[in-house]
Amino acid sequence: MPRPSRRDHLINTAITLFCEHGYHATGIDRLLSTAGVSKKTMYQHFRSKEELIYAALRQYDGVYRNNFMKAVEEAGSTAEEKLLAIFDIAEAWFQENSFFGCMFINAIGEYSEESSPVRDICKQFKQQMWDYIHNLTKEAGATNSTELADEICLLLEGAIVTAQVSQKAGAAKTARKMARQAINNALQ
Amino acid sequence: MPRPSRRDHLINTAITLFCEHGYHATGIDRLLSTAGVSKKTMYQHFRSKEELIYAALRQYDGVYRNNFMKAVEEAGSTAEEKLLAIFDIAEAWFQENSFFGCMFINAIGEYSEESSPVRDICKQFKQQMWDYIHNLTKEAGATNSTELADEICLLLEGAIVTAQVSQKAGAAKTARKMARQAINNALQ
DNA sequence: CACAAAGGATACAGATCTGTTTCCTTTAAA
DNA sequence: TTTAAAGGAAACAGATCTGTATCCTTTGTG
Repeated sequence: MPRPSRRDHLINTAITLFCEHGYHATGIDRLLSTAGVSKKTMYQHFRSKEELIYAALRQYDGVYRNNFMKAVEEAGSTAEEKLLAIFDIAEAWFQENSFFGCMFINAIGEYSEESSPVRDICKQFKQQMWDYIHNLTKEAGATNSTELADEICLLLEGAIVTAQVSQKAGAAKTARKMARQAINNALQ
Repeated sequence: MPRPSRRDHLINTAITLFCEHGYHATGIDRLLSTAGVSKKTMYQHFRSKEELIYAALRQYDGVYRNNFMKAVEEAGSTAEEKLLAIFDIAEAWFQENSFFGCMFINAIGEYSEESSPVRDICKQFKQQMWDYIHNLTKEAGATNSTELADEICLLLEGAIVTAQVSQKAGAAKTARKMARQAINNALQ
């Protein structure tokens, strides 16, 4: 395992700080001293802080979604089980010390302009999560697979925000129970 | 109708700008020029920007919740109808041009520190919304009124975020359908 | 009118932010 | 060992931010 490139290391540090403190509140100096990388090096890899934000969001998109899907695949054998496992995996995520909600939801809160690339990156991420879940609902044989995918995605968003803001330990379980019901309705 | 005090006018302007652009990204100068109020006056009413943020969140808490409850009460006669009306009112909210998600969710994204007063204000708001909804689920005669309140709240959060980030027009309807189901289950 | 309070406009101080540049050290390859 | 590339440390420039102070205008009241 070679140690990550400075570029990746910067992106990983950025993800951590952006998640915990937000985007505007995370200054370049703080980020660099945390990463142990000099300004010169950073600006060789990224044109600006904005570019670093985009890179962090895209990196998180790829890695997070990949890990999430892998965990889901391992947690269930049938599509139906996998759909429910989503909420078990979410529950474990919520319990991490480093849980500060969804990086993309938080990003939209700071960059709502329709013209901002942030909006597209976030929307794309959610769309790809939806596509993955939609594949599962199709595989499960749901009568209306797009509707069920909408429902599962909405429940997941609700659980994330409830765990983040209200800090309710049972948020994932609440969502899971409703997902169970929604799946039953769609499979009957 | 007397015109609002400068203090209220400042708070209202702050709410608008914080919602649209976020908290760190909204500078005092921009806020003051938007409100048409001088710096001197602002710092007579608020010790710091932080204090203005707290005041804006608290004001939004009071007014928004009040308007929301009033709209719900008017939209339905029975508790069951009122619970469903929540999502109709949400749908109208999502369609406003000035919809940028939930002010409190966005605030937590920028102020996650456990020690920040922002966290308490946001948590309190969500708690009071839950209390209101819980009263409705009790009134509706739900077998497990707290569980149903958890579910309705989670669906509402999910709808808000889905409308904000994924910009899906049907988010409120998706949540409403699941709320219908959850209510039926709790009333049987 | 006279006068006091309130507020606007603006300059200012000090901190912080992004991004550039300079100088020196480390490192790796020839 | 020599040399070239890469990176760290830090100074620096310019912009922007919060918060204070100054000066002048408006406004309402006796």
